[in-house]
Amino acid sequence: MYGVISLKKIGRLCGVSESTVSKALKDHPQVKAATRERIQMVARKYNYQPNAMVECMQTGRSKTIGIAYNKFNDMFAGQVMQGIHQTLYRNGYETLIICWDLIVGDGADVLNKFSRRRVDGLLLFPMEKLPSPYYLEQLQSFHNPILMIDQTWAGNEYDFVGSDDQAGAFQATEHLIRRGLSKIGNVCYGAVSSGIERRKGFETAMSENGLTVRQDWLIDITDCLETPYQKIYELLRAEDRPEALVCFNDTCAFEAAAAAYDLDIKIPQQLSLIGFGDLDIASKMRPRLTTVHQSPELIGRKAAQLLLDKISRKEGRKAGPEHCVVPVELIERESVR
Amino acid sequence: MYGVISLKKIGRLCGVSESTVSKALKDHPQVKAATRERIQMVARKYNYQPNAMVECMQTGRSKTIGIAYNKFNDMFAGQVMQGIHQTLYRNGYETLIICWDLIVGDGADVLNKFSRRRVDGLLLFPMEKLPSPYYLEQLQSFHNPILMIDQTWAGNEYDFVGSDDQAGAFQATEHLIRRGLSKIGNVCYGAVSSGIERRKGFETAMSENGLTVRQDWLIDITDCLETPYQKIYELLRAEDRPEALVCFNDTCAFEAAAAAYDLDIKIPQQLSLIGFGDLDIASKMRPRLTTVHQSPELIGRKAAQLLLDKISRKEGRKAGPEHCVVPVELIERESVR
DNA sequence: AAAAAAATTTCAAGTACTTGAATTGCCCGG
DNA sequence: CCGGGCAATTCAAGTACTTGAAATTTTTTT
Repeated sequence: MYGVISLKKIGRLCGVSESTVSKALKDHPQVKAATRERIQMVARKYNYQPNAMVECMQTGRSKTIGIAYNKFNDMFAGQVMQGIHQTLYRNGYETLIICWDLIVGDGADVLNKFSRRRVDGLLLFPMEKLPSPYYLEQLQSFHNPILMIDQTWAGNEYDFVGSDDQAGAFQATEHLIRRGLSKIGNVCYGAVSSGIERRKGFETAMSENGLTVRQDWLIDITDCLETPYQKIYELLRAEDRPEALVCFNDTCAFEAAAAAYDLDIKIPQQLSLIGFGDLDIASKMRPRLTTVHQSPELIGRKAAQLLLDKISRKEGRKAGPEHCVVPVELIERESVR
Repeated sequence: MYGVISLKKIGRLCGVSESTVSKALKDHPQVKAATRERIQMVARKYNYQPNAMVECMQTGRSKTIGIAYNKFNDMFAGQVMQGIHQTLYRNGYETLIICWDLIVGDGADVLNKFSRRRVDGLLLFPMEKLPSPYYLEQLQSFHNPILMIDQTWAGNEYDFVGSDDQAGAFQATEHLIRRGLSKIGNVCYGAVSSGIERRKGFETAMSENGLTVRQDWLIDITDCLETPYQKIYELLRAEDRPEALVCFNDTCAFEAAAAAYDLDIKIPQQLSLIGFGDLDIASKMRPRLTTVHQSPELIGRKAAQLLLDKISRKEGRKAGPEHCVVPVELIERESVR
């Protein structure tokens, strides 16, 4: 950076060596008071800021966490991010964010970018496509702590923080059933592990209550072009339509509400709706949305803290993965009969 | 970072000096083919990734842009971010994001953080409070290009990219007036420059059409605790209420719609609503929201491109600021009578 | 005034890498 | 058998900074 002053330049201006400057700025007792004052004055005048790269090279610590993110216009992930940044900022860490959906190559390219910047740890948001074998291999050989946010799978050997998706969807579905509803559809999302878990929760609740899941009342957002609106509209237009929908998230539920409005189907009288997430929109929409409350900021804070703990303990991944499941809670509002 | 291999280590493994390794990895013709193969094989085996910090120290370029952001759960800013990252990613740049609302100290601390990381340029989102004189002074003496996003002011000497806020609010207000509405209120936001501009646009349209602005029909979000819902509710509950509201953004309009619903006021029959932004929510809510369309991704891309141009031209800020005003467009939907 | 002691400053090496210059090793001709 | 010419390799300095050791300057003591 041009114009940023270095110890060498301060030394030249003060007529001393750069090591004297270094010591003077650290209030080292070896430096004469008069010299120290002179040096500190010049440093203040030119607003000296030490080069963070150098510290990284010397300590081997970049004080930077790599975050693989999906896109910035996702409210849930945004709130998780807010929690992450809160904790990292307070611990003097900075972040390097790379968007999954911008990269042209393999996920492995992202890992290499993180390596080149020498990040001290990795927070991985779910990528919305299948990981390549090469990516998984690279992930294995990554030398620093890795933590998965909101995604896990059977035998996952990485640290993980996320919501109890299965329990949430289970509770939501049971809530509908206890209210006497049985014709229940599901808007799910098969491209991410949290979506798969929520679908499992839905199916478990149905079968445990002796209800069969109708395949034609199942919509997977993955199959939708832009938004699930069209598919939901078609589902609700049919004579033989569900009387309740368990939705993958609040945004889906909002789309469903729009489709119902367009078909003149009243909520909750003719259609009950349950969302997932409890984003702002859930309590702001009318009728207010019954939904499963998640704690995205808490997830972010916990994820960051867990990663920082691992980094400071330097234990690598030998100790076995830590899985932190944040509980969810059903919030009853007005969208269920 | 532990386990990340250096040129020195590869050199030791291959029995050559680190400069030979450096040249071999660059396919330098001075290196014997057999040696080159041997070195490249070891480098691949250990997945050698050059240390980005070193390149920064040598070239004086960090290939990093500092971004001062507000919070991650803001849809509009999120889409601008997406545009920024698209352009920066394609040009091989990375970002260092710091949140205004997390910092404990002065805005100047943020600038110093950016300086320490030696960012090549700065993209500044609006901070939602008054900048301190010290911050403005530090900004002046910042040695690299600075670009303001979505905020400008009279005599602004920095580059700027943002929407034509005044024109947008003017159009929105005139649209209401042309539809025969005259009892018009305004939900504004005085803490950011775009809010001030939109309010100006509203007032200009009112006065140019011979209408007086009623101060008791003006709500400033800055004065609201959490959301403007409560204030809007009280405004609409009054006997003598406006028949139309020009809202600072779509989120406000959505809140207004909720308040109207709760008071059994029909939109658009009894209350016309205009938003600003044309976020997803505008076209998804029912009735669909008439709003002023902005192009956040375009703003982001333009901002990043303009900044990169300045960086590569190395011209500093002598040439005078470039102000790029992105046009807006009124989208007529169903929330206006 | 010279030596000893104390105070202050500079040196040097290390972090990772680049690159032109210097050096080494090797084959061949005289 | 030794120097020219060439290929292949290493050296050295520079980027910014830290830190213990060494060197220098200043002060004190005899």
